[in-house]
Amino acid sequence: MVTLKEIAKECGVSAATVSNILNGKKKVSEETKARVLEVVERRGYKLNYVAQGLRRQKTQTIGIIAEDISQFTTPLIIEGIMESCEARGYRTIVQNLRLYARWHDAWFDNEKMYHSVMDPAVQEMASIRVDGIVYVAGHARKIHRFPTEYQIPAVLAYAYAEQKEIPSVVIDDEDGAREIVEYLIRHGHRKIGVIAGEQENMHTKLRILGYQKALYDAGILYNPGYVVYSGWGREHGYKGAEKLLKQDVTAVFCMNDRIAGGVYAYLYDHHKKVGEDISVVGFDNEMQAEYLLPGLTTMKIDLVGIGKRAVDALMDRMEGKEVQRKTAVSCQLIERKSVKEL
Amino acid sequence: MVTLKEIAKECGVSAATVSNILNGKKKVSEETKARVLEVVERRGYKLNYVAQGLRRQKTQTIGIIAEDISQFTTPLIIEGIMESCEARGYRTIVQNLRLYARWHDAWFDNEKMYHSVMDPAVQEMASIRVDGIVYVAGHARKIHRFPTEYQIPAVLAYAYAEQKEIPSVVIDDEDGAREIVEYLIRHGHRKIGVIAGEQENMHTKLRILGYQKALYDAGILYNPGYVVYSGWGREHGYKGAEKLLKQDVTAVFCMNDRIAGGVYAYLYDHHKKVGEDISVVGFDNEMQAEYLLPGLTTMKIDLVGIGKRAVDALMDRMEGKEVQRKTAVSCQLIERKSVKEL
DNA sequence: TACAATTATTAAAACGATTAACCGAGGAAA
DNA sequence: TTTCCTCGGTTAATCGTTTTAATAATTGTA
Repeated sequence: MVTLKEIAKECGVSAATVSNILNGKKKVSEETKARVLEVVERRGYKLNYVAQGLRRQKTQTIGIIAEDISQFTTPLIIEGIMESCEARGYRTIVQNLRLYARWHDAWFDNEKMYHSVMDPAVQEMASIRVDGIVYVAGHARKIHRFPTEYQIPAVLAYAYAEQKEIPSVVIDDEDGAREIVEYLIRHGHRKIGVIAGEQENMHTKLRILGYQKALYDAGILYNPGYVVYSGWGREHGYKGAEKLLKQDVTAVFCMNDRIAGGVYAYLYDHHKKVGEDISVVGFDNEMQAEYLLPGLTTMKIDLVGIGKRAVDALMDRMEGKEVQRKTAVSCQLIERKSVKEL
Repeated sequence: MVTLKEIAKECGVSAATVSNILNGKKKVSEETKARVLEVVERRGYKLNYVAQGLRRQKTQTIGIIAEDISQFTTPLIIEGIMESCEARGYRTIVQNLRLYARWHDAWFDNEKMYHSVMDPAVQEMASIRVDGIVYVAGHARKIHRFPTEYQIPAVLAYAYAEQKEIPSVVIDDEDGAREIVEYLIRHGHRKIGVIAGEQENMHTKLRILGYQKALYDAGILYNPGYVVYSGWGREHGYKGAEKLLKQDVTAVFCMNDRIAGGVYAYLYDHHKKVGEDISVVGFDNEMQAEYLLPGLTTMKIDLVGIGKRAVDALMDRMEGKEVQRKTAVSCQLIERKSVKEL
């Protein structure tokens, strides 16, 4: 591969001049400039980022650490991050934690395991000398923390931060839940069940809050018996439906689309019709929401937007600006056919 | 950040010695070794990959260029690539083409657009001085090519290569199709319709071949009227079902799960029951296959395996070994409830 | 005319690791 | 004794850029 020095020699100028031309830093006569650029083009010179990074002590690179790249939220968040970085002239590099964490789901809660999973990833980023890190969470953890001892500016995407010093960008769980429950209420439902994630989970807590708010605003009494806490999987939806439908609810608010899928399955097995015998709504607008029959009404979360906002926050942080501790991006209702007008 | 030189000074040895210890290249007395390692640990020294990469003229990095990171096949293939690279001591960096290509779906077929999309991505990789590239395709293109003028060893994952000089790792489309059609035949079906992707598409062609093979082996005559070519989307499944069910087929082989989802929707709208009135199978084992009701019997494709094999091929290529032009990884039948035993 | 200011260019020193070449001491073999 | 090897290091060059300070060359000003 041709180097800057070779270009310089061929043009009969110094390397410094070529560098100056390419970076547009200093005044260079139009004449030399044209000559050099012609040679650069002809020889197909490609800047060596490695050398540049070493000299500049800045790699123009943002590290993305993803808890699990194959979780449905992750690729779109990463896409947002990449798009935003690209626009700002930053490169990105991504690390997938799942490689380390796959075998022990408890890795996060055990101090030792946590470090054995997280440290290599962050060290790798440190060795590459990234300028900042975006940590992209999955949905399993209750709340997130991130090592601060590496001195690298970091932000959390799709995660609630335990530490005050780390900004995080999340979806507006509370407001999204409020909106979709209001939708149910507008359609005449007053006995609204909920199948929720784990009780301690931050998403769960906030969505319950939104649910309560919607009920309160409509003057409906909150009935704890209508709320079943379980988990985020399809199987939780199935079991939850079993419990909930012993009662007289007319609609079920599922905290994600997997849970909703489980509810559909339960109703299918018991020969009841979604959208007629009972109404169901979900959250996330995951792929299957469209495929379920009838189509599932749900809240779409703006994952690309989360990625972009995370980069905004990170850049502010890198420039030493004051950054909001928490940024919430809003959701959007996707109406399909799973809710009956009463 | 502490450098190797500083470590050396603190230990009273030369930088070379520290480097030798860290790389285990030369004999060093146990005593000095222990002393140095202690300091390295205590000061938290982190190797600077940038400097190392410059000096070694090798970055130990594999570039991943993904056509579309948010397509369902991509993250798992990337996961496989990363896992395999990690095991071999390589880092990875990923570029998402969709950033450039989003606005023009025809980018691939127009020479000028093709270069305006592909070249920046490959140049970026060249500037980072990656040691090799894995190109991860989506499912839209008929067949793939990849720029060879950069002299960087490359392999294609999930894509059929137009050029002989680029090895590619694909799923065993033909055999997978054969297997699932045989499954239908084993369940007593003889009038089997097909809803296929675009006719020119390589996946389509091979899956049709597998379909024909299965019929042939069972002594069933191939009926061109049972095959409808359209596209890979849900809407194509819906329309395809409309056409196909005017005929007397008892089962439909959908070339992916989205198409199958469309067929489910059509049947739902017309009050027919999948798995009773008509049998349906899919391909890919995408998320919704599990969520459809009744569960969709389909072929699971080993995406992680494709990623791993791609790295195998790339490494062979990088070492100058002879590499098979095409590697096919096999599929696995996932049986659910969408097929009726006749 | 002399001096200052401006402009265009360059030499050389980084950046932080690796590595080829070298070196001195001690021991073994010839 | 001389020669040769091995051990445990060191020196210095090098990778490809960027950047600082210096140097010419030219123009402007008093």
